[in-house]
Amino acid sequence: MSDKKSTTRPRVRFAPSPSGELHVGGARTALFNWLFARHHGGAFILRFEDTDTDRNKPELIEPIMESLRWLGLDLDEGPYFQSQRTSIYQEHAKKLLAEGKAYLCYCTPEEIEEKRKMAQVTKQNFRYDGKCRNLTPDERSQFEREGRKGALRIKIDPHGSTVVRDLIRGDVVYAHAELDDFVIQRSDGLPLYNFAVVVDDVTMGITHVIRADEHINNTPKQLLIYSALGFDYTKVKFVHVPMVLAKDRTKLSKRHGATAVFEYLEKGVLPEALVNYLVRLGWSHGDQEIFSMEEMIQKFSLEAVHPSPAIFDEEKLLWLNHHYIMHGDPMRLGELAKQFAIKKGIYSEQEANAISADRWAAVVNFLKERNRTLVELAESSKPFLKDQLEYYDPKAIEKFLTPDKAKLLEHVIEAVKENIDNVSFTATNLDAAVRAKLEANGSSLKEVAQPCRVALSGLTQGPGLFEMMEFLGKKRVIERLEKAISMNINKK
RNA sequence: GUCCCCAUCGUCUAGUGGCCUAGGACGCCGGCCUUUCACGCCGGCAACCGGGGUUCGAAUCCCCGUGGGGACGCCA
Repeated sequence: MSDKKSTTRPRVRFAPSPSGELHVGGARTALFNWLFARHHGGAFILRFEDTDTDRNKPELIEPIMESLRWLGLDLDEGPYFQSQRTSIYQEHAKKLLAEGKAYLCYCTPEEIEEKRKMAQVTKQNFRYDGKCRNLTPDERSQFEREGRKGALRIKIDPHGSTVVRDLIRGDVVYAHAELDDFVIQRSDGLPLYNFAVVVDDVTMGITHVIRADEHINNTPKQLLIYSALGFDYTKVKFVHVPMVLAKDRTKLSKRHGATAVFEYLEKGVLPEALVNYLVRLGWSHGDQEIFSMEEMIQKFSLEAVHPSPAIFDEEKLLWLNHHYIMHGDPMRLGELAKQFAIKKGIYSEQEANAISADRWAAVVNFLKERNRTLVELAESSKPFLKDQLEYYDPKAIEKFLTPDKAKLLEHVIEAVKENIDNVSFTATNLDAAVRAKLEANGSSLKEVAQPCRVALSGLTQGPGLFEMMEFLGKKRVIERLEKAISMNINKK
């Protein structure tokens, strides 16, 4: 790698707040950051924005990191925690105060709230009126004597405007008249979001700020902080990616059902499927739908991210998941299916472990056409991996396991017993032998196929009849056919 | 209410002024295959939000509407 390239190596960060699980929208933002970093050989950094001690949930840190790991978004740096960097923010805050670029505001939250409500009543847009901006030393010490702790507000020149140069949206102009002297440090000395972000992005050498569109209105404020701090924000690229919306076109929230990454993990969705789905939300490469991680890294570019928000469509996710179940490594998928089988209580741990890895892999191949998630697959494996059939579809019994089918099932057993030994017990051989036997007795496969299927699996639908037989093995096939016949007799 | 963003099938999208009778994918509906379901294959339904410009020519450029979303905290 040339020196030039190494000096321009981008540094990006994903900066979640640990106040909720990592949801799919956040995951997509993380993915875009990660892809951009990987594509350019840059650094992907994780930073937890946990300055709000009230809302902060430390127990969410690990699950968020686990979600990122599961998705395959590996970190180059971090995680950093803003809660551990308070002194850094305070230093910068002190500097702004000393330089007169910020001032202490002694208004209480209650006073501010009052004014906010007033503004609401008169349908005015609330902005802080700058009451404390020009306090005299006397007034200031008076407040201090009252025991008031000041919050630090940045001075914004009400005239003029700030332009956000966004890679996706172009130039967005904000009139300062729309802004106010907003608080950058709380009266308890903790920094606020806009301030901590800027200090961090500067000190961490972030070159590209890639975040969700909901943050674009914060950007002019942050730009003003860059300037106040004496930093040149034109060196930083800002990229606001479109939001991921729920079906009702509003912001994703708990009431929308599954929105967290881990919920999809638990449904038996593969990480490559979720990543593939997410990357196509707002980004595309011609008509291509299926992307491996390598292809995404190679082909991803921010310029190809389009600006409009996207709705999360679980159906398409499941289609992709099915694709990856169809084409993935059966040994890996088998192991995962086994884990879900245990986790979801479909198999006891002992039961699942008694089945070999090869067998789990085989059942994946056997059932992958008709299962969209690994949990579904684990569930539908039961008739084929367990010794005993636990379930017969009652309607299926009524319809297909009628007494008049007993004779035909006997013929099937005969065919299975007579013509085929354990070695030649293959679908092809079984197919030929069973058909021949039935025809010799003036019957046809069509007449027994469904009864036979119900006898073997308890269900009316599933893999090919002879594939099922091959998979189950001679012993079980005979057992189950005989049992079905005895069920017929009992019915009589 | 104010500010900001967005606008192609139900959904994800291709499209960067003529290649568009608007392409692909999911979903949906038919058909084929077949012992069932599925897979697969074939086919179908389905969109440029509206109005003005610019231009020989607009899905593509501009303006105005309309609609949707987001932001307006000593939250992030």
